[in-house]
Amino acid sequence: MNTILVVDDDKRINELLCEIFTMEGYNVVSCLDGEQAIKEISENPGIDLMILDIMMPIFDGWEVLDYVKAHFDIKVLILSALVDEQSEVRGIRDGADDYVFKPFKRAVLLERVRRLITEKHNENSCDLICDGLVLSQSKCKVFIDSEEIKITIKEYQLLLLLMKNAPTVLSRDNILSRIWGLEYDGNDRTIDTHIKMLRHSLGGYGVYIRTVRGTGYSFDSEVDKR
Amino acid sequence: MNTILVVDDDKRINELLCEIFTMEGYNVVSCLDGEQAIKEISENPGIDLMILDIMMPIFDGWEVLDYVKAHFDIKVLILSALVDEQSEVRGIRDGADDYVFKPFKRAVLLERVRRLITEKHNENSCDLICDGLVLSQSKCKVFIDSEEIKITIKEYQLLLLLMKNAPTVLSRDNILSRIWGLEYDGNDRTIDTHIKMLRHSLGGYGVYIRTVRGTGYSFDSEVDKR
DNA sequence: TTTTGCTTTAAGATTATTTTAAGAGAATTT
DNA sequence: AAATTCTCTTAAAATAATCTTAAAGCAAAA
Repeated sequence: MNTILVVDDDKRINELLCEIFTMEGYNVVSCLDGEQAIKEISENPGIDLMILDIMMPIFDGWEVLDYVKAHFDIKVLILSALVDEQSEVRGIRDGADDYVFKPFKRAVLLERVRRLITEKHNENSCDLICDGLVLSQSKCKVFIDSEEIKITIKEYQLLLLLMKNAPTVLSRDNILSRIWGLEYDGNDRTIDTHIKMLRHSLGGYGVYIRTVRGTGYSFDSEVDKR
Repeated sequence: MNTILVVDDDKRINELLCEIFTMEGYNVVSCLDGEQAIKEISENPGIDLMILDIMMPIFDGWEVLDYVKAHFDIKVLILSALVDEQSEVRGIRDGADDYVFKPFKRAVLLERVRRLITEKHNENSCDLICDGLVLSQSKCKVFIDSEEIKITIKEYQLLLLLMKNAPTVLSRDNILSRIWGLEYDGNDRTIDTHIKMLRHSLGGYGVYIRTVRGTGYSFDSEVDKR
């Protein structure tokens, strides 16, 4: 079942939202502030989508959005009273997946949520393809020119993360928290080793894993062949 | 004879439905709420199809749908007053096999039901074949090169689940809930033991059961021969 | 040239899976 | 109803795969 996290400091709206989604058959978790929200997400890996208010105490919605998008694979729908185009633009630019103004219509909200959930499911089951390189999420396999290649789970996760975010450069911190988890306190350099192994596994496609000195790594098919 | 379970809290509609299907020659069982429905299904293995209302007390239709689809091989036709596309889409996505709006036309409903019943019979009578390995659903038997092999029920269920979903990788959680049921709170590792036995039973075909370390298992005939 | 950061290597540590075995429980036979 | 057989579950030991660390070698930037 799909799980939605409702984050709003207004108790009445919070409850209303919970009721709406529960009635619609979603699994609902709720928080009254951003701090709690991040804690909840860190501890509950089942959350698919977050309904996020912007004006909140402690952390405001923007901060939560940033953090969540940098660390988790969760859809974020901003639900805000800020009726100005600027904020909406900012929301989308900063990684929100959708933006709905308060007061909202039940049907509209449900429809947008439904769309995002469907989107997420599709994203998580589709293949990622780049030239002769294919990563199949459902099979948990990687193919090069239709030939399966042997790859470990960490290499697979790394490649998946980099391909999903291509061509964005991801910092080691970012990679670490998304694959190893927030509580992991090991060595940065572990990533390097896995990158090295991944490049090796990818053979000729190894060059698609780009190093950005001082910053991190990215998946980049427009390799500079010089 | 085909058995239909009618689930609707409106007594008049419930009775009407029962009458329609009985007259048409189906075996009919009825329930007035979701809780009863799940109880009925758990105790009566002969049910082929469920006609399910969405708005009901105790468990609503969505919950019943989720539960039933995760645990039983039963076709579900949602019969709902919610005349909105949203719900229909959701119903189908969440595993319902068909969706009919109230008020319904007798002929339409019967036709849809007939189609689903036929579909079910086809699905459950077909053999799953992979090279010399044949799983016959109608016979509840597995053959290797036309020779029946001895296999326990759990091994059979495991093989069936994996073959039906091949080559998708299924997590232990997923396997557990689909074969053992959601309320089962035993050990993850039980699966491993059954996998081991299954591989043994399958002899040379044992290698078709793929382990995806840290993730789960899949049925994969394109074994990596390296 | 010096510094900084990345790559490579290899060995040790860790983790997940497989295997084994034994006991509980269910089903079947006597 | 008792005995027997079969299957499932659990636990623990063995094995295998993978991850992590650390150190040395390189390459790019300052």
